[in-house]
Amino acid sequence: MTKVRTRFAPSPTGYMHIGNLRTALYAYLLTKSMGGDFILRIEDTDQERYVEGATDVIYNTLRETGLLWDEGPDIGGNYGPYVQSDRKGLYKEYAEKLVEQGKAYYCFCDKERLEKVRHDCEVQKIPPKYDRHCLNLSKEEIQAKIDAGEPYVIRQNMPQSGTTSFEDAVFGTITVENITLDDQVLLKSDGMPTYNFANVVDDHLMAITHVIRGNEYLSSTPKYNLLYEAFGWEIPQYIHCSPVMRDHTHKLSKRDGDASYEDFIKKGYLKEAVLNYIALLGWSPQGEQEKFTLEQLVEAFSVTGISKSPAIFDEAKLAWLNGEYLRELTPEQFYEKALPFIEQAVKNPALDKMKISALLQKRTEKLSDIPEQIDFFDKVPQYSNELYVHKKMKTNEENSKTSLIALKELLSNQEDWTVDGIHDSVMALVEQLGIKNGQMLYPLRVAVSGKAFTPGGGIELAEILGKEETLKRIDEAISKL
RNA sequence: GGCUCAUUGGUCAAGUGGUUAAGACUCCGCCCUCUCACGGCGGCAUCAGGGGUUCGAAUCCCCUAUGAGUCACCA
Repeated sequence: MTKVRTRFAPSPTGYMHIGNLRTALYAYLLTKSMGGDFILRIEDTDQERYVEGATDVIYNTLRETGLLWDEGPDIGGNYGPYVQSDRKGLYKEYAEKLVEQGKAYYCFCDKERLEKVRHDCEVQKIPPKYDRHCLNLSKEEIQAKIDAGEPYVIRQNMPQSGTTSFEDAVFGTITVENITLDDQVLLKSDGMPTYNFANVVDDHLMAITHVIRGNEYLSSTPKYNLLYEAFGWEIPQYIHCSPVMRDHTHKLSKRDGDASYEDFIKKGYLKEAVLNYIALLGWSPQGEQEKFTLEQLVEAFSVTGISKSPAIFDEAKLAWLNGEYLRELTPEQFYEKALPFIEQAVKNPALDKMKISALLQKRTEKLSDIPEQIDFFDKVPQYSNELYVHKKMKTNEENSKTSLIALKELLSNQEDWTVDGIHDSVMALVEQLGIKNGQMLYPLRVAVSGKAFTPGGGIELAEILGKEETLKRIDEAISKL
């Protein structure tokens, strides 16, 4: 049995779209689940779109997420080079082979003529198709034009009758009428192949066994099969994936500003969560497990779980999953990730950020939510005394004031400024006064934070703020009431 | 417009002729609790519509609707 080989073949746009990353993930999972190799190939045949540093984005994202490739531009392999522009010379040879067989032909039509042809089609309301104007040029005519230095392309000569079918692992058998196929350009006038040609040549030369890609290629796949057949090459297994959507009618796109892997990391999502979530978008495992490490995904993955219909990206679920990952971190690990976000809101160096971090861990879904939760540590925000009115706590402005006055008295004599120490003293006071816990603790929270809900309870906040600051805040609160 | 494809709750989805149509997220309620969150328990809500085939259809067939992809010297 031949070794399974899949490839991820992005074009360097400087940006890792979440849908692209999912395709890479599936390709990786498929091949690793069958003990195969994962190949990275850069498709840069459109030099007009070349972006400096774009390949680094691809390398970094793949490396960060653990989708390590076995062969690629940077590490080489037995089937290189792995950058299409470095393979330029080789496509022409194959295109010419096709011309010899009559499966392709030279075309000298310029842009103006092609536009006119297209325009005419539109007017007649028929699907735009090249009119095969150059199909029957004689050898002499062709040679004369080439000698004269006329630019040319090589087009695929599509059969004009019959049908072409192919098998897709997720969509099943798809059949099209050959007559609907356009004579697509294989080799551009600059000598570069089109994607349509390069992907076939390269997939064959690189011994790719399974082609995983977006389903925007579904409708051109018959053309690729015709190419494979013309060359007598073995056709790979096709696995086309439906797109990741923003909503029912729109794909998740760059313009939405949150379609790239980078965007999500910036927002404070963990790479494990992003990867785990996108794995589940359009694929479902056998059992009921939803949380997977990359290794577990490799174990669980199967193409039969890939769904045909487009999936809408649901950030709420990503956030939930991210929260799950955050909660299972050790306090130290969480602290390390949370610190930059804590520091956005807390500048006071006297405050113990590790303690703040501990309060946040169970209350954070994405790290970027942190600053807003703790914006009261440096300075109590403006708040209305109505905050003291809490039905369930049975508090109002009056009894809150009474509680705070008693609390002030108590805490100014408090020696042991630890959560336990404060807790014991306060509880003793509560008992002595014969009130509910909440009637003492809720006013404390408000006085100390200016908020109705906070990460941690009033006592925990007081401990972090320190005795002096706590008393100061209680004082201010009393005078406000 | 032609061609290709898709359609199970708000979202991701299981399901392949006989099920009370899983599960997760969201939302709501209760419990826990000094708030919020976590955790626990419970709840709302789905087979796009219409025809067939069949004893029986979410599952098979046809039509309709809606949506997507494609129709470049982009990938």
